[in-house]
Amino acid sequence: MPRKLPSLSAAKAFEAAARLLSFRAAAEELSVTHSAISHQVKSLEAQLGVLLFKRGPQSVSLTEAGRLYFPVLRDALDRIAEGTELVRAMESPKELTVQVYITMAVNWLIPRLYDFQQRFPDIKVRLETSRVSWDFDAEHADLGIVLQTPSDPSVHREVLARAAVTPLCSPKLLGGKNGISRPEDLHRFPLLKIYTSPQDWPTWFKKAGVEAAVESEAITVDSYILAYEAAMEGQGVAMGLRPFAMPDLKVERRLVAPFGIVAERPDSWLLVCRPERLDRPAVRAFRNWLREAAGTAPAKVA
DNA sequence: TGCTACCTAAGTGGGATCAG
DNA sequence: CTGATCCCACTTAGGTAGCA
Repeated sequence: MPRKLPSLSAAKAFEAAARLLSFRAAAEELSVTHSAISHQVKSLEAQLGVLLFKRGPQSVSLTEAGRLYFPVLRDALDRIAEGTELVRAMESPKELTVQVYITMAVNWLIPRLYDFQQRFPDIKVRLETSRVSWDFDAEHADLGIVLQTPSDPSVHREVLARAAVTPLCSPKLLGGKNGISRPEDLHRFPLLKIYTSPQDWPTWFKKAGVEAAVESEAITVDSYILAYEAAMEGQGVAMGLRPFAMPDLKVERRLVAPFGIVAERPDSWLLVCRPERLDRPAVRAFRNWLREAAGTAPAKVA
């Protein structure tokens, strides 16, 4: 016997309107006009032969039938969404879109990606980068490595490492009468600041037990990688971001870390991912590889 | 803020036709 | 006879405008 089901459009319209208790808000969420929501709800009520909403002059509320029907449809739509995501994941199990900061990509991820490709040659990695902070695009990307807590609470997060900073400069600036040998000496050099991380220098000076440098003397750039480039040219002292955004100082001889003083930042490097994608083979492979390469045990953030 | 009338565009289904 | 294709009428979804 065939199932007697409402149309998916009507179910979506009713679920959104019931959840938001507003036809207009539901219309905005579903990218249609409020008229379309009204049509859909009305057709659903006609099909059921019962009113689902009490229409007031300025608002709507659920009838008893509406209150009964709402959780049923909500759960059903959730299950459809989960199932759809599973099938979609099966369709392209070998592709992986990863979002990371450009400094992390250049200094840490790209030098190690060869190892991942050697181990998983059939997984195609698409790397997307950003110079400054961004909201992880959970719809578009499979995985992300971010410094801040992502705004979307439905995203799975796990800590890779606590972020920390330490100064980096050209070896040309070291030693001698006018060179850098103590933390106080930094006050005589331009300090390269990242405008999204203004607390790096004050945090580090506090850790070093030295009065912070005058702000007006700082040069500001929009990414750590630009600061490193400027520091290599001897144009100032950059703040190195550990652990994933640091240049390899054994290879990159144009930069040195003059002090062993490392100051922890309040944030951490997080691996973020939509929960329903965690079981995708490519996501699982990349996540395990990343944790191994980062040398961390999984630690989920609540 | 929601309802209704009216309109348009896109989708659907059934019949006609044709080729293998 | 069967399957593919085309055409056309009908249905459906959603938009605009006006109203309560």
